[in-house]
Formats: sequence, structure tokens, C-alpha cells
Amino acid sequence: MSNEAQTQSEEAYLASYNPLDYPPIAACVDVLALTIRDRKLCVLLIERDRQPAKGCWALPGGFINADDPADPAEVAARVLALKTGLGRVSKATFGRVHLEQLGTYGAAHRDPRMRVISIAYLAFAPDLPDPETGDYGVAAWVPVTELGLPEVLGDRDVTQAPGTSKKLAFDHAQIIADGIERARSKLEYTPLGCAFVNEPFTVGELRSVYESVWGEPLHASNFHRKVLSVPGLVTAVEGKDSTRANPRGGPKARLYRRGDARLLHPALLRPAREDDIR
Amino acid sequence: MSNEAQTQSEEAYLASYNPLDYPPIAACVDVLALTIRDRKLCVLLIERDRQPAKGCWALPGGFINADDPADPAEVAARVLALKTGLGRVSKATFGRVHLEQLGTYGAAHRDPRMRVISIAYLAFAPDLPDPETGDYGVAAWVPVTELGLPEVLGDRDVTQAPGTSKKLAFDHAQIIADGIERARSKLEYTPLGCAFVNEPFTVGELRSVYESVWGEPLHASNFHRKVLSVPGLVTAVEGKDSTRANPRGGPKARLYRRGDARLLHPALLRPAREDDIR
DNA sequence: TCAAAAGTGTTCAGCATACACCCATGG
DNA sequence: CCATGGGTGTATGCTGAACACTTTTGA
Repeated sequence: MSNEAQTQSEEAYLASYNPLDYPPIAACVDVLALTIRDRKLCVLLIERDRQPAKGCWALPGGFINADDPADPAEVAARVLALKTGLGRVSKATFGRVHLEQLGTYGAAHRDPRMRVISIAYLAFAPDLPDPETGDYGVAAWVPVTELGLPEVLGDRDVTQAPGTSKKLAFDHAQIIADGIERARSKLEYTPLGCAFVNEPFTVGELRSVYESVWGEPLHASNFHRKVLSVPGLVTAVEGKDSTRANPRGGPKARLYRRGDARLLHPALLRPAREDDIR
Repeated sequence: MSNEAQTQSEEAYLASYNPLDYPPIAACVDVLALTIRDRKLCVLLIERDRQPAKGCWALPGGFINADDPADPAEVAARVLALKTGLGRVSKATFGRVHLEQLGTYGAAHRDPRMRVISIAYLAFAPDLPDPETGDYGVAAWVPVTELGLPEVLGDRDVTQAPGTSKKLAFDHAQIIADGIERARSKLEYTPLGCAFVNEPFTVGELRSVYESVWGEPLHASNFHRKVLSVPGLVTAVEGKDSTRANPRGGPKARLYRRGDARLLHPALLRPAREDDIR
């Protein structure tokens, strides 16, 4: 079979093709945006002002239009720009937001309206401005500890009172739990932590990120040495910390930018816990 | 707002809801099934007997019907049962196949027919029977080295001649490359290798799996010690290898089953390569 | 002067690696 | 008896974790 003949018959096939022969369903993109505010890991949520799930927290998202030339990652970036206030900040800031696909959620009745396949994206950003009110309700950065998700608290902070009693819409609790676990894991073997701080940053700021995401204190001096020893994780820049001096004194810290490594060798492992097997 | 009032208004909303207000697109599930045959990592492919992409290799897959109560993972299991010959093998074998979501591919024109969102699943199985001819063409287990994917060969086996010149349909080359990289990575920190061997297995068989997937020889005695030292990776069973004796002599090896660990601590790291940073 | 945080030195235990070696088995 | 592969012992070098300590700053 020649290539031309194949192309021709493919064209003939497509001319006679009827899209409605295939089952139409809806596809949307939901974005789980994480940042750190006041040393707490926060997720961007919208309090829905309409049905379904009116009054619940929901992840920002949008449907994928069949005619939209954007691929899902581009849709996610668009959602993020509209819902975080990132549309107002500089392009440089926008470019530093890390976006990656988390997973796709398509159970039969996860949305009461119709069959909806949701492609979830995970975004990591340094402290961003307060979000604007979006098309579907009021947006806010919510500390993950206030969501009362057992998967997130992990038997650790169970004494912590859930500050928000609002429920999460659809299956978004599961998406959030999956995303946070992904973030915790990727801190270990990628330079993801650098995505949560503004450059240039100090090693102490970076350590604070790790402590916030993992939810446990780290050994400061060993962390310091480890970060500097991993090739490509950070690169030193001239000057020392000036604006962000220590609240009650202490030496001015050196400043760094993220390096060019994409994978960390060796990894920055979180402290081993007792329930080691699993 | 009381819960009842909210429920009532949600019901009223849904009664007035028209699904066609939302943009219909198609969603499908593609399965990247990996196994090891003759010490080579192989992927299940179908030679398409129809347009589009007639004559190309394609991953087995199926569309998700909006009325289908199955979630995407169940669709993937169904696809696998239909296309691998797993429908003929015992339920015990079927239950031991590991299935996980790989990622979702939804670029605008990845399928010439219409906008199709493809949810890719990754399946790992011990050596399975030859596949049957499916609805869309002849299925076969194809060694990944014959696909000529640079991402897979990784500058290592470039001398190896690509045995198959057939092209891959749609964006399936990308899906395969992503899936193989996922498999290589997960060998390190999960008991995934055990999914590729029939139980009970010997440490040598397990080592052969690692060597096939990583594409490089391992130090036999250190591997042996390491496997036994990782808690929960394998558990010993009574008896020694009888049927699968060494071709040219050697002691009979002890037999093991996979343990109950889900994550390996410490991990089984692949040998460090020179291009360490990336 | 004191508290807090940055950063360095040092020790020690555990692990990965390499190599030597013995054993069991089938040809 | 010899090649092959299973399995154990052991020395070595590196890394992570812990601890002590000095330095730098602001209150």
C-alpha cells in the first residue's frame, strides 16, 4: 500500500465520517493550585454561587470546547489566569508557575448534570495576590488543614480543628488529596520546592516550604548542607538577604535561585516515619 | 440555607438542565499493556485494519459511552480483557494484572475525526498468551526496541536495528514513551517488578525483569541481597525451583511471592549513569 | 546582653558497591 | 570435572542524621 493511496482513502473516510456516531460526553479541566501563605499550604477554591453544589467549595475549572484549539494544559493555564488574579500580575510571574497534569476523574455520576470527564491539573506558585471573584463565585486561598481531609492530615494533626465546615463539591476532595500527596512526593526528587518561593530566596525560606508541605519540622543545619550539596538544585547569587531580615535578629542569609536540575540526585528524602512499610 | 432547601433547588435546577448546552466531545481509553517475553519488554499493539491510520500500530482502546456506568479504570480493564486474550485466562491471572492511570492526551487534532480526549492506562502483566485478533485488526506483543522510539532507546541501543518499520497511530508514540519511562521509574520505588513474573518466582527471574526494563545488566549477588533486605518486597515460600531449572546447571533457587509493601524503603535504585543531572 | 537564625565541623551508623568465595547442579 | 548460576561473607567508601559550636544580627 503506497502512502498516497493510504492518504487518499483516509481522506475519503473522513469525508463520510459522522461525529455523532461517537458518544458525546463533556470534558473539563479542573486546576488544583497550591501556594504557601503564612507558612501554611493553601489551595485555591471557589465557593459556588449556583447549582449544582451551590455553597460548596470547588476547584476552579472550565469545560473544553470541541472547537477550542487549545490542548488541556493550555486550558488549565487559562483557568489559572482567570481565577487566581494571575491575569493581573506580570508575565514573568505567570511564567514561573509550574503546571502539570495530575490525573483524570471520570466516574459515572461524579457530576449530576451529565457524564463529565475532568482532567485535573496541579499548579504550584509562590505567594500570589488574593484571587478575584470568578464567574462562578468567590475565590479564596484556603489552608488545606481547614478542609478536614483525613488523607491530608494523615493521623498527624487530627487535633487541629477544621476551621471550614463547607463541603467540597463533586469528587474534588479526592482530587485535592491526590494532588497534595503528589506534591509531597515530588518535593523529594524534583526541585518543586523552588516553585513555591520568590527568587531570590534563602535556604531558610526553602526549608520553610518543605516544612509546610510535609507538615513536620526539619533539621535546619542538615537541610542547609543537603540543599547546597545536591547538584543543580540551587545556584548562588550575589548579595545577602536585605528586605527579609530575621524578625528578631540573626545573620543575613545568602541568596539563591533555582538551578537547572529537573531531577534531584540524590533525593531530599522526608524523615522516615514509623509506619515505614506501605 | 438549610440542607433540604439546597437539595430541593438542586433538583429543580437539574430538571431544567439541558446537556446539549455543554460542548460534546468524545472520550476514549487507551491501554498501554506491558509484559516481558523472551527477556524483552513488549507492548501490546494492534495493526489497524481501517481508517484512520490504517496499517499503523495502535494501542488497544475504546470509546467511553456517556451511558456506560463504568468509570475509566473499568473501561480499561474491559479493553484489556478483550484485546489480550485475558478473557480466556483464569480470573486469578486477570486479578494479578496491575492497572494504573498514565495520563490524558487531548491535543486538538490528535485524532483526525473529531476532538477526542484519550485517557491512557498502563498495565503490567506476566507473560500472557498471544493476543486474539480484535475488532480493529491483528494484535501482537511487540518488543519496544523494535519501535525505534528515541525516548525509549535513550542513546543506549541506537545500534539496534528497528525490526518494525510500521508507524504508530495518532500520538501513541508519545504515550508509549511516557509509559515506559513511568515503568522504569516505578521499578525503583514500588514492587512493580513482581507484577511481571508469575508466582512463585525466583530472585533471578525478578532480576531478569529489572534488567529487561532498565536495559542494563545488574550485579546479581548484590541485587539478591538487596531484594531480600527491603521489607515487604518479597516473602519466601516453601520449596525450590523445580520446573524452571537452569539450562546448564546450577543450584535450584528458592521461591518467593510478592510481599505486602506498596512503597519500597529503601528504594532499589538503578545504577547511576554519567549524565546524572537532569 | 540575649535570643534567634545562619552556617560549619565532626562523629557515627548504616548502606551501596565491589570482590572473593563456596555450593549445587546438569551436561 | 567443569561451566553456570544461586547464595553468603566481608572490606571499603560514601551519605545521612545527630550534635556541638561559632557567627551575625536586631531588640
